[in-house]
Amino acid sequence: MAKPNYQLPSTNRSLPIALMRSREKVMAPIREMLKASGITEQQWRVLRILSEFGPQDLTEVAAKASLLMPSLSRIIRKLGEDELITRATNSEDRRRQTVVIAPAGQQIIDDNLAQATRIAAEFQYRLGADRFELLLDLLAELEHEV
Amino acid sequence: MAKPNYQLPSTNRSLPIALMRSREKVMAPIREMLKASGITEQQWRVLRILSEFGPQDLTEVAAKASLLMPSLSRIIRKLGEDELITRATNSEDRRRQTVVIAPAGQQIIDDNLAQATRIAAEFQYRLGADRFELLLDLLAELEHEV
DNA sequence: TTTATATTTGTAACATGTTAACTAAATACA
DNA sequence: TGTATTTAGTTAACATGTTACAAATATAAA
Repeated sequence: MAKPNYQLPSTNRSLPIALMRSREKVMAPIREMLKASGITEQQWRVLRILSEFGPQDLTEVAAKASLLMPSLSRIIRKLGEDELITRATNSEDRRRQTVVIAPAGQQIIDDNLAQATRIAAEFQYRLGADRFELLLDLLAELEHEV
Repeated sequence: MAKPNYQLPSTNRSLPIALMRSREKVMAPIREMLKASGITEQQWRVLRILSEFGPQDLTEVAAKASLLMPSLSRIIRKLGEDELITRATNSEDRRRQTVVIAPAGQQIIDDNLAQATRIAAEFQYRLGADRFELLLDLLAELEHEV
């Protein structure tokens, strides 16, 4: 085996791995909570967006949820089968599918809202409000185009 | 549809979504680079760890790469088929599989090292060294057990 | 030594991430 | 009008994420 002669940051100090680990840590309790409702993290994200922003097209949901269209397409199909959402073809532009959260979907949001808020607050508390905002700002900076 | 009455942070200011978006932004150029070598982001991560830390068991690789064993199992099988690694049953504990990077795997590391380093440095430069370290520290804090 | 338990790894099943190709509908434009 | 381009969404194919379970081996206990 060739002798390693690295200049890359060690995986212990690698930004992408740190981002992945943190996300896992933050989402694990959410996933645990959602087990009882029988939905996944991504399905929860889609329902939250529909609940927060109201009926909208798939493309808008995809942008807000940071999901690619093929993923969203499958998720929407599943949510429709489970009757957590309803969908209808936009009458003005028949390419568009307008998605609406259904009562059963809103119920899942309502059931989990308090605990989800507690979980989110826990991480905010852990860093402190200022450092938490700072973290969000730094992450936002990473997303800027060069 | 029920009227939303949210206390959860808007998805625009949600930590898990920010983490996901940042990771995507950081990894996109790496994935683009790796296309030429025909390997994925995760396969690259495994090869890097084998190159940096030398031969080791699957469990150690999984921990360092933040991969679950079922994922790693498939990745190792694929890397073996492509002859980028070799594996052998540990003679002292025959449950363990010791994995070693093969010359073709090390070649991929060598081929991409310079550009991967440039890409990593680009994000560090964008934030500035101090804020970059601060970001890594904040992320590390998130990972702490409560 | 035999049994019970823990550890390491693998497999199965389902959901999502990613890229490419495709269909249908709307729009631009010659 | 007719054609080309763009846009919205779907489908396909492959890789990974996640949970549950099974198999093989090692270790501890009886």
